[in-house]
Amino acid sequence: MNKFLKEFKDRGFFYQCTGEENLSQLLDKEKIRAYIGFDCTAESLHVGSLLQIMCLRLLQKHGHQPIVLLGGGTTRIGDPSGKDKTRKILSEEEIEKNINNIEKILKNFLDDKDPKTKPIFVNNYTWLKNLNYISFLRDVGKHFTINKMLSFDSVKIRLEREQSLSYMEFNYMILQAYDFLELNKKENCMLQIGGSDQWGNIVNGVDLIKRYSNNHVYGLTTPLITLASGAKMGKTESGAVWLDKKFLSAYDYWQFWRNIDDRDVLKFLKIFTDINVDEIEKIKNDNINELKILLANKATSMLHGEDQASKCQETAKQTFSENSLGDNLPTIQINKQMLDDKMSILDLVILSKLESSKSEIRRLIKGNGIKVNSQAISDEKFLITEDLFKDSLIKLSLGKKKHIKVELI
RNA sequence: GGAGGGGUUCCAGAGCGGUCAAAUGGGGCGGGCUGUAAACCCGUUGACUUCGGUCUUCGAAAGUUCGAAUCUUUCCCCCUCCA
Repeated sequence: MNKFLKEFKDRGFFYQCTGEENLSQLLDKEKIRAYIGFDCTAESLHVGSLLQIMCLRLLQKHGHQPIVLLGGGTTRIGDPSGKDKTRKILSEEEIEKNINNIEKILKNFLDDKDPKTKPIFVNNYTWLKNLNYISFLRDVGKHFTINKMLSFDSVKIRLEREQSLSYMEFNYMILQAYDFLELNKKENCMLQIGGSDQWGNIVNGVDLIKRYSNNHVYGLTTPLITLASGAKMGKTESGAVWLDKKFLSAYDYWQFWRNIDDRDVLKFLKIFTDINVDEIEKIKNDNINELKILLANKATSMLHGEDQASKCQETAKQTFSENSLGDNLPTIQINKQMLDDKMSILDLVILSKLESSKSEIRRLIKGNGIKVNSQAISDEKFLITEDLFKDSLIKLSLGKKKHIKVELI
């Protein structure tokens, strides 16, 4: 089997593939271009997209060139796959803003030194916006039968539930297929990779290209990654795990990986780090907490840099093992005037944004969930005074895991 | 178009004139145990509070009543069956 494909499978990226034998041979024979499309409905990507990003990196590692399609055109339509409702339609400006930001995020993960594997960023709006309806129907539309389109899950589910599916959304799969055709023509793109929910859309593209130009191209899908708890990757109760400093600090990102379920650690080392698979085999019986730290370090390095990752580790060590304060802990500043105006623990927690409801803070205090300098606070009227500060700092904790520094200026 | 059933707090789902900020389960949060894990156990789960209470919530609006999630009217939405 081709080395790229083998590693793709060994790492647990593989779900389904069209013409696997032929794809393997093609990849052996030449370096190809492959594309992955990213949804631009949100301003940032979160860890739910990380597997796709790792696919791009793996392509680069094996000398193939990734094409990143930012769906400026298709985002204007909305993919009905996996959705049981029509999504809200975003404005042009929002989409533009999202695309720019997502491109920036992706660049953190991808190497652009080597011209042979440097990622190519494309926006499908550039070709979709100029489509002529009549000629599009004649050239592309004729290759699609309604009979078949109705059989796709994304459509079937909507129809079965008698939920409305607009004609606009119904066309999404044709547009995605057309994207692939366009990339095949213009960039000689031979492969589309996507999540398992994209299978139908991908196969459509493969078919369209075969009918339209008799080229053989391929599709490859990745499984849906879930946490051992059953939850989807990416969203937690306290918010999405963003791949963006603006929305989630390096420290919190590091903590996300550090707090992964035991059962997920090896799987995630394979998927979300570059550590060689046989290397992982060797260390798999190491202390589980060391492995989690390794995972957190590697994952954080990739996005925020090694320097930040080791700072996060150090901060975690100081915070959790040494009961002191680490550099990378989130910090809020208060001034002396605020203390003079009698700042209660309630006010401080609100100010820290650790919790926004006073009732909830009161409950937490009753349950020993709020600590100042590692001392549980038992009185909600507790006042913050100057003598609590050591070197102008106090440590404020909510529960066992959320800690911040409060600095007196 | 006709006949029924229904919309309840994050979710599922009870309540069907006062004792309802609303049972129960799930999820979340906090505590305990541990390893910043899982499992398990305990507590908690609308907001504000001078801890006496106060305010806002049961699809929307209006009404009956001392009092409504519960009754009436109109409207909106969903489901099932028959055309």
